[in-house]
Amino acid sequence: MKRQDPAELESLCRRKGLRLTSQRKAILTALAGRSDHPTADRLYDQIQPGLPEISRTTVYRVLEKLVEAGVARTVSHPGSVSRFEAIGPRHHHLACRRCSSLTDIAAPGLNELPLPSTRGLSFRIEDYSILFMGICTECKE
Amino acid sequence: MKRQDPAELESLCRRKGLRLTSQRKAILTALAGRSDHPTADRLYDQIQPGLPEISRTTVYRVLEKLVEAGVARTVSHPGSVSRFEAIGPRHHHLACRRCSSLTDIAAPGLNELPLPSTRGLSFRIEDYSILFMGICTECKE
DNA sequence: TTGTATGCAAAAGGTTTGCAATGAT
DNA sequence: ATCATTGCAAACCTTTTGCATACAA
Repeated sequence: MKRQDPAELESLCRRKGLRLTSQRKAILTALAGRSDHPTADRLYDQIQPGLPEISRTTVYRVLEKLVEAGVARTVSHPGSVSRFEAIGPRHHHLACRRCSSLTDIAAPGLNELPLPSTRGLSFRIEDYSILFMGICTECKE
Repeated sequence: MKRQDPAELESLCRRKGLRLTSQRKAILTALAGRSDHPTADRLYDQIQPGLPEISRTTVYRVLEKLVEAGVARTVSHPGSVSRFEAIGPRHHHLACRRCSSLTDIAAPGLNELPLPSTRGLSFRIEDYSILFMGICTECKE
């Protein structure tokens, strides 16, 4: 959607009590700089050249932490691999059920929906995102 | 959310040109009967006792086909395993970012949203579902 | 200094593939 | 009869774990 500011994500981490290692900084910067919902492995591939010591394991573990802390989230990518994005401005997703592509979409009219009552469930809603499902152009043919 | 009618799902498959094998029927029935977003493996475990010849591979392949055909869909379950649900009445999801639980939620007021324009993108939207993210009761403590 | 975070190597899962046999239409 | 679908077994990939070491606070 829109690139995030790595510095902002870092201070968010600090506030959450996460130690800022060079590995975490690299992952935050990489995540903030792309909007294509990368997998843990793709992030590793991107980061590794500039930080040769980093291990794949760390990327997995850091992403897990970031999600827990609310700094990143997994996106609903149909398929068997987890995909991630940094938190940021509200936006929504278009998912093609045929080719599994997942694209960001802005829909200003849908950014301030009334939240449903969770009184009975006592779940604290912090954010939301709409997943639009259908068929993309390439698959429409 | 609500249980679906297996017969309806079957006729949907027929219309899509999918052959109705006993394996597919069993998977449709199993999917229609639960609302907990099972993994392919859990479905296999459920079906196998009553259809001993079925293989895990087939469950994976059938689910893939069903998603392609629009009869089932994958749900945004944070975590590294794909989860599925049969298509059915519109509903939404609550996802806990801490424990990764995913619960259905009804929100009648949000079931007829104006769809965003996809003119520029030419994506055909067929359905949507809102993913509410936050913290569940157990994790709030 | 203290406890969190990392790297390594290995294990554990989950998912996919090729190919021959089966079965729905 | 024809072509999609299945089962098997193996390959492939992704993700997780245990443990000793390193490092942020």
